[in-house]
Amino acid sequence: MLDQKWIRGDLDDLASRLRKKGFELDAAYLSSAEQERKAAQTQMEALQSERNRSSKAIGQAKAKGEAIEPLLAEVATLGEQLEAEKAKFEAVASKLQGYLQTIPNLPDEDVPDGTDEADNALLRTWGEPKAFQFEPLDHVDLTAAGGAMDFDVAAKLSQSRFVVLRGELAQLQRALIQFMLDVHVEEHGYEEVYVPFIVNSDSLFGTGQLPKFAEDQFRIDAERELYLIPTAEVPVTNIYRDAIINGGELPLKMVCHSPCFRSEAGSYGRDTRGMIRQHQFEKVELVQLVRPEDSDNAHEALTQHAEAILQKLELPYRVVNLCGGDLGFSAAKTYDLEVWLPSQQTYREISSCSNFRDFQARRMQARMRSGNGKPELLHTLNGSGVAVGRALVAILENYQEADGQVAVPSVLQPYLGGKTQLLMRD
RNA sequence: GGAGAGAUGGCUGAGUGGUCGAAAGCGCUCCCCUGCUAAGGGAGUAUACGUUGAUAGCGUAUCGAGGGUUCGAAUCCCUCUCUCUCCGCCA
Repeated sequence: MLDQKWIRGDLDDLASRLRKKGFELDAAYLSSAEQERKAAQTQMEALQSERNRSSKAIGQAKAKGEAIEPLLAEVATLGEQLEAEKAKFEAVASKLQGYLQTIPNLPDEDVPDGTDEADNALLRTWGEPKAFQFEPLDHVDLTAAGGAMDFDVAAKLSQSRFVVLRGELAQLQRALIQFMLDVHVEEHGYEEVYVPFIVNSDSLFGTGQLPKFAEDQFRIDAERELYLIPTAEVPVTNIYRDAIINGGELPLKMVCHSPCFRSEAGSYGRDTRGMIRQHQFEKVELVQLVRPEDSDNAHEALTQHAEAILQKLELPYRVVNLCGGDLGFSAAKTYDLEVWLPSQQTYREISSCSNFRDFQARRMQARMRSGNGKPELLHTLNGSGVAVGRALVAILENYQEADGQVAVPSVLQPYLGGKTQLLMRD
């Protein structure tokens, strides 16, 4: 959520900054609703003040043994008036609040203009796509013969967009998770955390998935408003919802492996083949809570931490600075890491590293106290470090050999009992 | 699943209808005192919103959440959530 002071400031400036993100601010509505709110609140509070004064007088009169009937008569109609004003205020305030909650975060100055991924700015490329002496298969064809990646059985068990992994592929996925966690804990100084995979609506509101993106979530209990997590970002960041952290304890750096559940509403035709876009996938997530002045540096560092994983796996990738139109709702700035997929002859997203500044912190009231000062909102950041399912796909496709075997990246070999090759077919 | 207890400020913990935003202690901040030992004394110490030039004043709200009774609710009533204890069950 944006600072409410913004809506009392220069609305034109605010509107033009939001336009970069493809959001059309209804400035006229905002300013009239804000005026209404102010008037209603002032009137309501004046009546409350009057009531408090009268009640106090009645109390004092009673204590002295004086008659209170005349005083009671004075306030006879006050209750009704107050109730009416209160109702008016609450109606106006909740309407205004509802609108404010749908306004996205402001993009940073250095976010490129643009409407979609074609306008993202390339920052750097790492590694060279491998030149194959044969026609490389995609991960589906590569694993088809051995049956280690089974979409049909998964559809029988559940529905489409799920997968069953067997044998060495299941082990490879587990190895990847273990490897990523170890690197972030041991080399990058993150604290490993384990969290609930089912969260309440307050948590989803805190990180910005609700109320606007309810259709993307798997709600598993309507009555209690419980949801499967779309990413570990939600439970991990919300650990500090409604908390005031001692400034000396920042930065907080946490890493968490979790399954992620996404309904993928509105993406029916996209990436229907293979493991690229699933309803359930594994991810290792990096989350940082930092002092506001540190968030720019933290964003660069966190991105480097995600990049380190791809570098150690020796997977070619590039880094792009998302343009305004491609930025997520809560993000002020996002770097995507895109890994090379030989079968598609293109780079595909494998990690998204974002600085949310105080946007999420305001929604969840995550604050810090430095010295004797007042509590102030901290900054939150997160990034995939990295998406496990897509990393698995990238390894299969980039490490495949002419005979249908897949070489094991050397950093993963210790996690696979020293194995150097995976046999994809018998 | 059964029975019971509870939820108050950074923490501990009083407060059962009226000058209560809330005693006291701890912690923290500032000041003072004291050359003799982790001492003593004083002052201050919640958050949000509104008003304002103002982190000054003033107003409003907040004692788990929501609703109700009342001129007036931390205190009474209802619903919900969570925590704890005992029993049962169970990875």
